Amino acid sequence: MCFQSYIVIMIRLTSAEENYLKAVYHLSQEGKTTVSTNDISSEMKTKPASVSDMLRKLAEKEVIDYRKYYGVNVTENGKKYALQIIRKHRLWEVFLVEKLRFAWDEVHEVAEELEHIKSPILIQRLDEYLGHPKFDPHGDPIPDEYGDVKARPRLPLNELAINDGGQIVAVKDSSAAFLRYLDKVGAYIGARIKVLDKVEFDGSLEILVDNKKTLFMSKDVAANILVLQQ
Amino acid sequence: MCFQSYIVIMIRLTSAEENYLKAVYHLSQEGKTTVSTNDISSEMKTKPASVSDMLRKLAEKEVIDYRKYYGVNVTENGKKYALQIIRKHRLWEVFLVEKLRFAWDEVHEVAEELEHIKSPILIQRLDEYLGHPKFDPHGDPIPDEYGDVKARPRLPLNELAINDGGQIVAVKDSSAAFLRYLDKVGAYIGARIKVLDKVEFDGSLEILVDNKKTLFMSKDVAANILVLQQ
DNA sequence: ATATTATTTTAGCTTTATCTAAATAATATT
DNA sequence: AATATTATTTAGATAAAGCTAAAATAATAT
Ligand SMILES: [Mn+2]
Ligand SMILES: [Mn+2]
Ligand SMILES: [Mn+2]
Ligand SMILES: [Mn+2]
Repeated sequence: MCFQSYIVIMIRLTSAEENYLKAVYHLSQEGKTTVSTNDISSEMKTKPASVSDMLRKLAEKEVIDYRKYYGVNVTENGKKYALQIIRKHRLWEVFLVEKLRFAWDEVHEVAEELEHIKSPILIQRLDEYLGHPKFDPHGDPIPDEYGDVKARPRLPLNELAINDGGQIVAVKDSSAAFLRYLDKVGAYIGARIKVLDKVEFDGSLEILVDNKKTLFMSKDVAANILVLQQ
Repeated sequence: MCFQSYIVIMIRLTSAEENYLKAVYHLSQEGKTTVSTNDISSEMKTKPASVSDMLRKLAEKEVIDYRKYYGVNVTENGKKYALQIIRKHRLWEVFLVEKLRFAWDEVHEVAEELEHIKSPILIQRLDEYLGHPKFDPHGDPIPDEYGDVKARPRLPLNELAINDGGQIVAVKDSSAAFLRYLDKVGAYIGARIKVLDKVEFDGSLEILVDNKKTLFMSKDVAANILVLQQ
């Protein structure tokens, strides 16, 4: 006899609530556990007043803990819910790139809409159809149906020392502008790189890509490229 | 030198407005050109008061002609817009059945959400990916990007005479209940059929399917099966 | 021609998600 | 410690999409 475990999330959020929860979750992953109203406001491009309103609703639905004036924390339920939205977002991104030949800089906005389609069977079948991918086109890990994430250790490229090498596994910034820049210079997920030189003065780097091409980049660019050191 | 023609629809409707427009368009295709508030109300499962409100908005955006108390007509712009939503709905249905192994009775609700995703490139690529299908899983024609529809002549099965034959090309009712019933008895799009007998009393029929199986069905069922007579 | 019924619209209310402006709490500076 | 600044919340508005109840209009039946 075999007991199967199910994730039952009885909470039902609107698309707007889902977007806010995702933002809070992402902000909470960047170091500090408690997220401020203003942080959320700039992330969501809405006014702080709107954020306060929304936080009340999210606290009501128990996906965040909210202490007025002191910021918010995502609850366990909230984390599970957020990870399911992230799962859907990233699976759709894979679909768009792998099946519909979208470029990696074209998928974010569309996935931002697709992630809100409510159909458990849809996402399960999509996952199957895509062959259970573990990473999205930007190298971000895709949580499984239970919310478990296989994280790869990764490091901003600017933190490598001269002669350190590795492989590009993700980008921190997924904006179209940045991704198109990477396309242009020939940096891509999976590329093998080695730091040839680092300029003391401004932190810019000289990088060898795939043992073929050398490439100069500013510290700011390098900080948004994540590598698996080898 | 070559001039390309574009369809430029500058109108932007909300999802709710799109759903109403589609309903008005579908009702206007069923015979009478002018559609009443009550018809729309029962189609949309909303109250007539809500319909009146919405009609004002749709008239404002010039997708319908609206004479208070006398019903509505879809404008040329409205037809083009409606056909684009229908195109998206049916392409997504094909995707769900062909690629994600959905049953034909499981696709409608999800497509009802997917059809509102706004991305011209998405739908163009999806169409390409699916091989420019001409019909959806229920046999309904898929309008092309200009709104042109390749209509097949089709006839309700109950209107065939004894010994008439043909091929099932579509269903009029796409409800899960009806489709599952057809699955059970083995009627499917593409099946070759022949009318073996018609009962005078209640209009029920005896049908030969694929020269193999005989099948009895009520007039009501037959009226919802559309055939291409041969 | 008028009265009755059915249909449709209007008026006014609710919820969600946004905003601006005003109030208040927390933090920083003298 | 008092005051100034910044962050956050509250109050009050608006727009979308629905509702109910009441009023208006059209269709029909007498
Ligand atoms: Mn989103
Ligand atoms: Mn991504
Ligand atoms: Mn819809
Ligand atoms: Mn269909």
